[in-house]
Amino acid sequence: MTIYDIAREAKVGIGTVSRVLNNSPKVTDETRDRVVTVAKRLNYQPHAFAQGLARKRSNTLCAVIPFFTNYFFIQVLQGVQETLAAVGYDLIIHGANTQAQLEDYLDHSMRKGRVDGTLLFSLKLPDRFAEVFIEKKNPLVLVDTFHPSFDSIRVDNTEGAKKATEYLLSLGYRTIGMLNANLSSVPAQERLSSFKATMCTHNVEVRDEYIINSSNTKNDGFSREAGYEGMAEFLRRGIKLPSAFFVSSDIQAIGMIAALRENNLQVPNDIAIVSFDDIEIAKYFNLTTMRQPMFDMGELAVKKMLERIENPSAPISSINFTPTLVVRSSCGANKNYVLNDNR
Amino acid sequence: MTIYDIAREAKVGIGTVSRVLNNSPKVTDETRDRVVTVAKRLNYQPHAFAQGLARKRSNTLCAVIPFFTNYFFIQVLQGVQETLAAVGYDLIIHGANTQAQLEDYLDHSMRKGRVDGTLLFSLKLPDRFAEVFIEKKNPLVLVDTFHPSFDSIRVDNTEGAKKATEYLLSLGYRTIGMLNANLSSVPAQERLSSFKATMCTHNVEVRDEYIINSSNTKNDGFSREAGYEGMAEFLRRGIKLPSAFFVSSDIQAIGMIAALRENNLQVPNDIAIVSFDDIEIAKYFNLTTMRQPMFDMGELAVKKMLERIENPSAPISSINFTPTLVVRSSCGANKNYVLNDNR
DNA sequence: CTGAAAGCGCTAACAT
DNA sequence: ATGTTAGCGCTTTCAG
Repeated sequence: MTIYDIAREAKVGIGTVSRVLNNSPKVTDETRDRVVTVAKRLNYQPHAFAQGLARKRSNTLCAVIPFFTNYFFIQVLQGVQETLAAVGYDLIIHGANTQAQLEDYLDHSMRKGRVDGTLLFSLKLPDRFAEVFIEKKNPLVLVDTFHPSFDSIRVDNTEGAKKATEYLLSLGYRTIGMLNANLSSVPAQERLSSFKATMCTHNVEVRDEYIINSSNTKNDGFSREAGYEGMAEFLRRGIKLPSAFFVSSDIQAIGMIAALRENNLQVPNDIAIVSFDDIEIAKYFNLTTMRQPMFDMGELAVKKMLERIENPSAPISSINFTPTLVVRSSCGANKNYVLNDNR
Repeated sequence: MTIYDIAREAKVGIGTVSRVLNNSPKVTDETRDRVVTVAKRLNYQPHAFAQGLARKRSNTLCAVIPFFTNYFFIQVLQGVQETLAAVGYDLIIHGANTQAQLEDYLDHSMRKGRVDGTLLFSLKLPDRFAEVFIEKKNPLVLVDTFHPSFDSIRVDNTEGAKKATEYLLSLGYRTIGMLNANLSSVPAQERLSSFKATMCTHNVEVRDEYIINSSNTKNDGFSREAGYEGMAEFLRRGIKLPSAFFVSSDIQAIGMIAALRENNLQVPNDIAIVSFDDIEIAKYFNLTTMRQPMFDMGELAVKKMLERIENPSAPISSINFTPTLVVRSSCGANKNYVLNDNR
């Protein structure tokens, strides 16, 4: 079934059919009706590629993400998907767990015309590709990563770590440690600096032996394994435990809790924890954490992209989300908070 | 940059360029080199839609899933994604949380030519669409759902529930309950019947008051909330607790554990649990569970689809996966199993 | 307001 | 082995 078929049946030209299908105003109601009726009867579906070729537009976006290795992305993707569905765009997903896979994808799969724009999540954009995107005028929006030449959506790690630390301080904790992800990751760096700075501002000593920088590199240290190993190793060293820990992600906190449990240590009785992200399962563990508005980030990323497509020469924007504190019971308060927390 | 540009530069016809780009054997090495060089210099990328239009093939598949509401799908999708990436296919993802959304998608978004095939997950295929797929010869593979006219990949719920029940029985438990999802869902029905049948086979009484069929309809009852509410309601009734429960999904077990904990009941000390799925977080809760080979299911679904595309007239196949028992500590054994279980 | 015709970029059949 | 040409199905001038 093509527009030729419906043109023949409706006794009009293909141009008219196309106009009707695209809601052009310059068609008589009478002709329009005739065409619409036939189209419906023939159960006509436009051919996406033919449209794309003629329109020079695909109505689809591509999301390149460290695929499913982290619950964080799943929730951001949810925001992306729903926003896109609402405007009738399709979503192509490409997994790239490492920088190498990213480059591989960028090298091979970036066929022209396939997508109207791409969303890059949490992966560093290599400079040589930045140039390609610019040169080919291929819209790119970065989420949880940054490059001066493109729009980006980020989380304010500094402010988030500050709030988390101050919350711990406000509860009276004074010996506070930090279980961090790999220092090679920018968010890990920012969260650590801010933690130290905040402690300093409040005249509380930061003790180096209480700073655990993960050596497990899975997911840049943002993994359950990294949290588990970090804490297990710490306990093995036999140092006296601080009274609280700021942990760089929920998933690490979950691993850390497992390590603590094996040593018969309880949260929050023996040690308080405030972590980062508020992934969906954080509530199952009653984690007090800094919530990142993941769904909203996905939604905003799409909106930014749509704007960028509309107006390629608009000034580049970089917007920051500030995490908010979600209090559950891992710091010793609101033990039953989770009960009503089914969002 | 089109093949015309590179044809001109290489002083050949566009046909030759196309041949080179498609690795046709009938081109002199000399000419081939010339074309390849120019293509590389011009950083040529084929236009996906033009190719698709001419080839009548998109090299992309669409996955329609109850989007991200269940960790189960995420893991299946991972298998889908990686398998597809390996063969150079693109993956379009469509979320359809309800049957209504499914129909909506099928009605509006199924533009012709867009995808070479679609993978439908866990959603019932309405008959009127079955006809459309058949009539349009649109390849369709069903995962975790069934229709006689299409290839499908399923899980053997009967065998899985049997194994789970027998495991409980082998441990010596005799008063065993089942916390089930909504009975409207087929997997829930199958798991319950098999549970009852197995109990019967072993001459152990099935007591109706120990069968909890979730009334919470989120995700057909396969949700944390359903598990939580089911158990909370059960405890409220003050019936003496059975010694063990077979739970129809991990996620429900997690909710159930939360409800138990609020009543100072421990797993496995006060009650043993064996559940179903082995989603990634199951290990965080030390759940003994029936593992569904989710990644493998995704992978197989893709392979089936690729075969179907190659050979549209092959006989329809329906293959079943049998879940395997993963022992952790929720039934009282192997308390530390999780330590080495970082898969 | 509508029909005819020229592309969009590529593949594949047809000549040579 | 290579060039030429006819589509693929749709949008969009350009005439009328």
